Amino acid sequence: MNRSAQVLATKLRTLSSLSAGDLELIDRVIPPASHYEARRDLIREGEVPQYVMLVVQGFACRYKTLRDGKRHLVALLLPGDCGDLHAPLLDHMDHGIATHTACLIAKIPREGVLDMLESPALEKALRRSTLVDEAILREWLLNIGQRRSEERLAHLLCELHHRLRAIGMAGEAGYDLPLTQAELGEIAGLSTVHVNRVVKELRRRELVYLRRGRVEIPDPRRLAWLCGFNANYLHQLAEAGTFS
Amino acid sequence: MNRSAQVLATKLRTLSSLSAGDLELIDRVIPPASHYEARRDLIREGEVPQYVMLVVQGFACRYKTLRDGKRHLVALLLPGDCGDLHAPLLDHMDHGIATHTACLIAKIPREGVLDMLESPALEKALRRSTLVDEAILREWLLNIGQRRSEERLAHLLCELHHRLRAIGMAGEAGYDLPLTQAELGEIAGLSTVHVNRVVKELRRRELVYLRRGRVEIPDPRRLAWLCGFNANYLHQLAEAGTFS
DNA sequence: GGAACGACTTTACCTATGTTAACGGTTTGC
DNA sequence: GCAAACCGTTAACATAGGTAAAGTCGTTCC
Repeated sequence: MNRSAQVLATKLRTLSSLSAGDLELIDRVIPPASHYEARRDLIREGEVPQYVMLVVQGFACRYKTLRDGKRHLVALLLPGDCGDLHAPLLDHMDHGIATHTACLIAKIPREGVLDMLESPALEKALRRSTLVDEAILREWLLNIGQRRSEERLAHLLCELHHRLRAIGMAGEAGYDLPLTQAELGEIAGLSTVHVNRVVKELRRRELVYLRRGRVEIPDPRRLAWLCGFNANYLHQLAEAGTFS
Repeated sequence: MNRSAQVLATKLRTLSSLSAGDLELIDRVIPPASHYEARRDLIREGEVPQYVMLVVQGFACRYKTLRDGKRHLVALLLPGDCGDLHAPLLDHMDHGIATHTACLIAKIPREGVLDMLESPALEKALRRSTLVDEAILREWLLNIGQRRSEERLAHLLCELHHRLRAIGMAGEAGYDLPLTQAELGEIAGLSTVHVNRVVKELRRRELVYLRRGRVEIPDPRRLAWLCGFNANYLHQLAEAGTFS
């Protein structure tokens, strides 16, 4: 099974169980990935989407830009995540997608997507995946709209912990996070300086140690409690390696 | 054609053109609506979705609640809007849906949705509709994350103007908006007091007159300019009665 | 017609967060 | 091996927006 297919399969398995046939189908349909450097646009706002992008390795993001150049990340795409299945239905993108770190990206042609949707189990997994993407958007909206900076960052770190654990990219108490503090700010709607203040405070309270692309969370449940994190909205299957 | 079907057809026509056959199909599939009073839960967080809700009349909303009771509206459902097509794929709701004003709501059974998805034109319209819902979520995230209170409210009012115009519920320069200032705050992530400050300022600058459930916008383009509003993300068909 | 209620207003005060600017440490490129 | 760039850190200061409380106005209900 090629690498791209494997990554997608891992992700989809966190949402629905797949048969051997499904795996073969994925393998047949997913093209090999190509390499992109960090901070490259994969598609810009206003352009016409042709493929469904699948992140095979690295972190990518969806972003929107304001007139004054301020940018806001509206989604993080982790390995196994992909763009909207039906994006090609729209005439133009209302946001951009860019790599964050260096990435491997597979471009799935529209027919490939349609083939996968033929399998009931795959259809279920793919549709659940888009529902979860939407649920994450809602949670981010709540996060920015109602929580104060400390809970806000904590919540984001909890979410990433869960999502990365589900795909085997995080341990019990930490994970690699290739995001600068400025970038965390672009997600959380905070200035770099303030992100730094919060990170410092979280460290002082021994809740999170964040440094050089690595996050350590000595007591995940304590952190989750602090920010009211509840993983329900990720709709992960119970087996998918989450801690309760 | 029954009322519920008509409202849905109006909405879907803003996204894709429909044939006579499509209209008949809608008419056959959409059940009559029932009446709900204002501020009633249609479905609560944690419950299992059974139907796809269609708002026929009135305003409804999606909301999420925090431990401390603070609520945040994560979507406004206007007449013709409906819940996620595939929501029944999820085990439980990660947010609630409630009426805002008194509403007429039609509950579309799952098979009805599947029937509609059989028609290519309807499928296109319905899928575009869910893509637009997601696009609105992203725009709201940007709105709250990056814009200051004045632009933020202005942007929200512009969006509602466009959405309501598309379904024939707004004129060139105004519309009825049955939301209190407190509720606008729950959408924009602002306190009631601050919403009031902003409303006052917008009035002083002759940009928006907001009073008793009615919004008057003397110069929509000036308002749109102020807050950088660009309707692209609504992906409305050109004919759908939007002002340029 | 008066009481009760809800929405809207305003004031005074407080604080979370933004802004600007500067400095030190690491990594990267030549 | 040095310079440049980038990132993280901190300080001083500015301000947008939150909170609490009270008053006004219009509507609804008896």
